[in-house]
Amino acid sequence: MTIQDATSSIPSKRSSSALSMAPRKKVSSSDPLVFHGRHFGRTVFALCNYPSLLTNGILRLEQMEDTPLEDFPAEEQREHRVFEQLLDSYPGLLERLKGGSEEEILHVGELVGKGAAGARGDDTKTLKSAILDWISPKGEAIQPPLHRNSKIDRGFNHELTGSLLCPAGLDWNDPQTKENLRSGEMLVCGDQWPIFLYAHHIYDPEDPWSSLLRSRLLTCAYKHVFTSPSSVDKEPKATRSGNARLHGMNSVTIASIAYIATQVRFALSSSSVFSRTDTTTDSETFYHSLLDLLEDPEESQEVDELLTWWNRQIFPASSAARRPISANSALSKIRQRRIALKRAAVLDNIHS
DNA sequence: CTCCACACGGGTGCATGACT
DNA sequence: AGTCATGCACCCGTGTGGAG
Repeated sequence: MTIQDATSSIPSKRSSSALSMAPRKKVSSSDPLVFHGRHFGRTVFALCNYPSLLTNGILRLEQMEDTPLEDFPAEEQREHRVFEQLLDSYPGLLERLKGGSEEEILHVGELVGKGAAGARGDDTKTLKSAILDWISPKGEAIQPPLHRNSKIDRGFNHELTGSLLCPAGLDWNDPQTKENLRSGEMLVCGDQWPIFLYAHHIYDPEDPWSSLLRSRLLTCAYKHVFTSPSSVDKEPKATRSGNARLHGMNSVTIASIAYIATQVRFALSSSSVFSRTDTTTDSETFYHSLLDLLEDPEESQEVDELLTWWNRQIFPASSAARRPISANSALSKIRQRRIALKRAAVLDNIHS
């Protein structure tokens, strides 16, 4: 399915409403860019300010005439790769930015950002309740009970969510550790990964890759978001298309795994508001720390194996014939070349 | 105070399988 | 073939709390 196919099916029920004489362009929800932003946030990059991503991206293209991308700070390099992926994933976007004013660039960023934020909010909302079904002991109720619509008792306040959120390498069963985590005396940062990331919640310090990002909790949440809520624990009752199909997605992405892990971590926590800048939940650091590992070229073999494993879990029908795209593959070379050509086109425009 | 980002309840229309 | 029921993604309005 192409982008055009996907976006042409967006309901246009509100397209005729309220495009009034606002001084600034209205961020219309029915714009295909919002729809695209939903998927882009879930699968490529979730936590960023899209208007500045675009302005910085255009600006950086100009700077890159003198300074190669490798000389920029790591954070900017990542932002730029996201920028290029956005250009690459939406036909016509480059031309739109080329021909657009500064305000138009900001407007495009707002549309994409609105989609990404909307999808994220919808996901946190539905996962908040659904996650309790996945962490309950088989056939039993959670003791003491956890509320579906309140998170106040979650996090380290509860035995079950506490044990799942306990950083790998620490022993939740140690009373002193437990007390320190509960009281907040021991502060958990985003780069201290919780044990729920590991299959069967077992971390092996001798082989840290062995079960990382292979837990059932993660695959449940992934299916809930990407295939459909009903596909999690039973044969999916074939109904309306799920997100993956709606967006023509037939393999997992690195960022989508990090996104789901971040959502699960937040759902288990006691925080009621998802905020990038919130230092206690530290979701942004967590998300970035996962991306740091998964995008590291030195880890590409393990990451390829991980993606193969994930594709078998999520897309069993189509994963047999597919090999993961490694960092050095021919396809990636082709992409790099295409991006270079686009960059040249943008520079042309800036200078003309 | 305003502004902003977010949570949350609830509504809408679409796609699909089941049924007549 | 037509109709119905249901699961689903998406969207809106409103309330809230934090930052400036």
